[in-house]
Amino acid sequence: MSIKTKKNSHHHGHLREAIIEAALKLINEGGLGALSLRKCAALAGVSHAAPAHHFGGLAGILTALVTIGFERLNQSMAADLEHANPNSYAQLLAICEGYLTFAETNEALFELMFTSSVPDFSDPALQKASGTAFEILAKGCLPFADNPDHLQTLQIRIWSLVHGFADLSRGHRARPGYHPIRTTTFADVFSNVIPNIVMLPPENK
Amino acid sequence: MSIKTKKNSHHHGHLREAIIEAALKLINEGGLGALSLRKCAALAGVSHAAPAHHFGGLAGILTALVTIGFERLNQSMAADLEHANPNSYAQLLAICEGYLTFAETNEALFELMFTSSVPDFSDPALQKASGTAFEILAKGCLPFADNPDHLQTLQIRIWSLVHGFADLSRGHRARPGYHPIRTTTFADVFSNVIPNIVMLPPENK
DNA sequence: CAAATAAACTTGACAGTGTCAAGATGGTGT
DNA sequence: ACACCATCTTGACACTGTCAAGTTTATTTG
Repeated sequence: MSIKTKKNSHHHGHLREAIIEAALKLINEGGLGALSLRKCAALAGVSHAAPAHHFGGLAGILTALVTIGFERLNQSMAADLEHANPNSYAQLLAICEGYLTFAETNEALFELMFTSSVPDFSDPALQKASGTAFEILAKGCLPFADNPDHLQTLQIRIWSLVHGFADLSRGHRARPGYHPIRTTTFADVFSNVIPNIVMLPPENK
Repeated sequence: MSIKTKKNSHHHGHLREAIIEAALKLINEGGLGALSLRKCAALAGVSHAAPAHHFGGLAGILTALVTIGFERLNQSMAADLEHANPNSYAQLLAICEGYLTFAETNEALFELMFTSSVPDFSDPALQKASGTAFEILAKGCLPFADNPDHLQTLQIRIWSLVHGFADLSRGHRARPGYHPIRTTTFADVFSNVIPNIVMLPPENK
């Protein structure tokens, strides 16, 4: 069951993967606060200073975790898109549902991705992964935009909507016994009442 | 310049306020990571263990900070609402602008309010403050809803939209040289293109 | 094949963190 | 004058990330 492959050796072999695995286990079981370099090292069966050699420090591990997070987010969106009806509305909604599924399933990772300022967001691998996420969303928005400017505005609107919904669904910030977000489906939020606002006459400026 | 009022005394007098003041200064200048009990104590001119006596521990201070954050958020929304044109659309938009202004002006506080799981969100004062925030938003949505169900959906839609926009505007998660969110005004996101989505024919289910 | 070099990891130390127990101090009420 | 008690201090503890120096193993080089 041990992650270590070569025993009695100063060379672990797959230490980088083992440490990431340990880090994921820690944050899944105890949240972001349960993550520490030394616990990762202990779980991987190495000395307390070993992780720094591969990741440069705590920030390096967090950067790697965030990158994995975006890759999983992309997989989740792509998976829901795969099973969606072939109309543009259902497909964009499916992408959003994939986003929400990821946020619910990987709470600590989601918090780390969109919250912490410690990871290095200029890291190439991270930029590629997060860029892919943006592209998936952009592609889903494409059928609804009639020009590039509107496309960008639309992307940001949809991204803001689904991200805000996901973020507000976390934690226990609502009043006791009154959790409106938990009891509201995103499909409703996504459609329905919006025309009531948008269709208003401009009135006076 | 010292916050302390009574010198050479074991009784500080306004230690609670002094510690909060120190904590706000720390997170404003150095972000959430710069906050520590001991630095707060040092700034307030007391021993390292003094804060725990008033707040029970670090979580207590964070809870107090989050409460202050919601109070400031409420003030910001109310202020923008005050100066808005007296039509419902402009007023709801103004509330959102107040939300965004707060998020930009109090970055660390915003992060703490909607991110951390350490503060105690069941604290009565905190619940009152966050409840008020929800009510302000609800009141702004009221003119646009034709029944209670739609009102709740609408509230959550608007809250998700503005919160997501605020949260994504933080940090540097976009690609280098490509920060779509920074260059997109919320007013555009708020209105405009949405009918393109909503007005779509249902197609096949 | 042997020696030099580089990489992987260990060991030990350091300053910083939150928390707790025990003690000192000073105001308050009896 | 006395007791009480909240307030704050002091000292200790385990834990954290980081760094420098040493040890071991693999790889490359002559």
